[in-house]
Amino acid sequence: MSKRTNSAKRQLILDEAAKLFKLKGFGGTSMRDLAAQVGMEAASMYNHIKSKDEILELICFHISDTYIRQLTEVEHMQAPYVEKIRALIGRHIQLMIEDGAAVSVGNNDWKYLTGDRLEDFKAARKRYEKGFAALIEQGIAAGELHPVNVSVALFTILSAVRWVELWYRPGRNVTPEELEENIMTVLLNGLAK
Amino acid sequence: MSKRTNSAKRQLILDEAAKLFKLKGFGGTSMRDLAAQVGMEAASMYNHIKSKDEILELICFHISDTYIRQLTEVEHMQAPYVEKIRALIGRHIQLMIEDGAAVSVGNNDWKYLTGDRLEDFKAARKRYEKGFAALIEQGIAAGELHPVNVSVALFTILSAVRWVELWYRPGRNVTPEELEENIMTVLLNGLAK
DNA sequence: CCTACCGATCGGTAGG
DNA sequence: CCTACCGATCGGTAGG
Repeated sequence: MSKRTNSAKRQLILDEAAKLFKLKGFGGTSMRDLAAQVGMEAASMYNHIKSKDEILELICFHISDTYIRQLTEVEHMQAPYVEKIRALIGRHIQLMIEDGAAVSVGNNDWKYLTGDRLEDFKAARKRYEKGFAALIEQGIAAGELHPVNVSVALFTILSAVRWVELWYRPGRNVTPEELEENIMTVLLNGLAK
Repeated sequence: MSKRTNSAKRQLILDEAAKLFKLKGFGGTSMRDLAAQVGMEAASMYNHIKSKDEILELICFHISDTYIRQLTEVEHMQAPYVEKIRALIGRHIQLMIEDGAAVSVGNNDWKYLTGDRLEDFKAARKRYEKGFAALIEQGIAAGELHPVNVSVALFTILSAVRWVELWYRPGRNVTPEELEENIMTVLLNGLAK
């Protein structure tokens, strides 16, 4: 039971850290800020985590692992490329709605990772981008998509979806389904008639 | 001539600051880092600027002023709404290509503004968003655009375009024209055929 | 989990 | 534009 209590506190620290990093950035968040949020002294947190850097690593790799898993799932689907792309964008949006603070850290604060961990994170992102780009490329080759520059289309889509993490709150009068549907319309069918 | 020299140094400080803020964030950039980049001691910079906060303000409002000017230009154009939207997106992309570091600060570090200046900046952003939203709304009413949720479409477009500032370098084998054309295709015509 | 504290670094000022 | 320095705050440790 002590084990369970400890890991629950650890998780609390990670959750609160993600929220603060999103709000004030990694550099702008002090261990004293975080400790106050969690409800203990700064020194006490070191019984649950090794360092401020470790907190950042745990949040970032939780997110990159999830993205890679989503990509692998979609790669194994049997469906037209448009549907695979739709499914991947959908999972992407879903994760932002469910875990927006951590996604924000993975989008903005990953650059404060150091050494091997920084390289590992960049490699994971590259793997995701390559996999996504391959879906677009194959979709064009199959005649399902407009023949656009693949890199430009890829980054336009990945970027387009990022505002959700900044904007979405349960209080908005847009349901997650409406949100997803409207984003898909703009990206896949275009805004113009 | 002393006036010209001083203001040139001041501009150099602002330019280097924008680059460093983009790279390491406002909180992660020290006045000593910046001084080293500019080629003087930290204390000496205070002959050209009042404070670290003032540097942030000057960069942020330079960008928000430019955005507002672009919006006003487009609002006065005589053209179909699709073309107005196309023109506004184009100006947006252009600014990122020309002044990517400052745009990055306006996108990411504005939240470190304080007091009235923070409120002013938020108001400018709101004004821009409202103006852009109005173009989409009128475009839908005129039957030129798909009847999407206006807020969702607006943020999808503004967000979609943001990766340019992170990704574009003169070395890429994509010309600014190609870049603009491909982004417009995805956003206005959609990726799917 | 806390008190007490370390050396390092921060933004900024005094004085020249 | 520099040297010298201020008080405040940083991430983290010792010891209990």
